[in-house]
Amino acid sequence: MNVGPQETFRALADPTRRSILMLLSSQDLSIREVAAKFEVTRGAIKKHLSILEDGKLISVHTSGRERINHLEPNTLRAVSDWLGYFDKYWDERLVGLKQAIEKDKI
Amino acid sequence: MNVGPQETFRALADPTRRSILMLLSSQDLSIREVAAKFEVTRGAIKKHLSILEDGKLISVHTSGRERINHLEPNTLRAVSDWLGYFDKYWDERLVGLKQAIEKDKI
DNA sequence: TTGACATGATACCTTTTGGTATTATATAAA
DNA sequence: TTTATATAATACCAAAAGGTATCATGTCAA
Repeated sequence: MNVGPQETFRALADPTRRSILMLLSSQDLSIREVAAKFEVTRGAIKKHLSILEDGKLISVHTSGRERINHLEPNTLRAVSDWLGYFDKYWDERLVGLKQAIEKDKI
Repeated sequence: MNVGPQETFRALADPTRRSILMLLSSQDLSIREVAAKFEVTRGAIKKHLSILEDGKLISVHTSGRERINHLEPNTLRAVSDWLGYFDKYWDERLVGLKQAIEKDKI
């Protein structure tokens, strides 16, 4: 059970899991389909997906014999909120630059 | 050596290390001063500080026999940038609305 | 100088993590 | 109904993580 940001931070600590999130950002995928993109076994991928689910970074629904993994991007907001605590300490020159860039994007 | 965001994500995965970052946001502290705030031994805190340094989340300078730990908040920008990749997927209600609008060519 | 103090560096221990291999079960397809 | 497929579940392994205890070294202070 996820009772806070700990499981989310923990889930993000592994590079394979971060790659899986990138993969799932473009489309939902079954365990088999995710595993096909990596060198490790399906069992290892299954464990990674379970950890991502614990961290509420993905959700799962079954479709027949398949288990479809779906990105839950809103959970990353918890991480963003945590980072927000430090916003005020960021280099003000860089903050200014970022704001200028964002202003030009619009 | 830190060659990417991996060491930073790894450093953030531990709750004690995240607490240390919070502590250091208000003031620079020696190892002894940081250790005084936690239940674990100074040795354990020293290891955490080394991992935070590997992740470039803190910097260190020696002052006499003390080792002063200083927050490097700009490194959190790497994490923020990574999160930025998923910005466009946030709040699926808005994504759905956007797609509906585009479909109707409004 | 001498003693206390702050840290560095190890050695060691236990638990967690990331991984494989194997077996079992449920579903799809011929 | 058989057979192949997709996943679940488990046992097991090596390495990493988090922790303690201990000793060495450098620095401050009386």
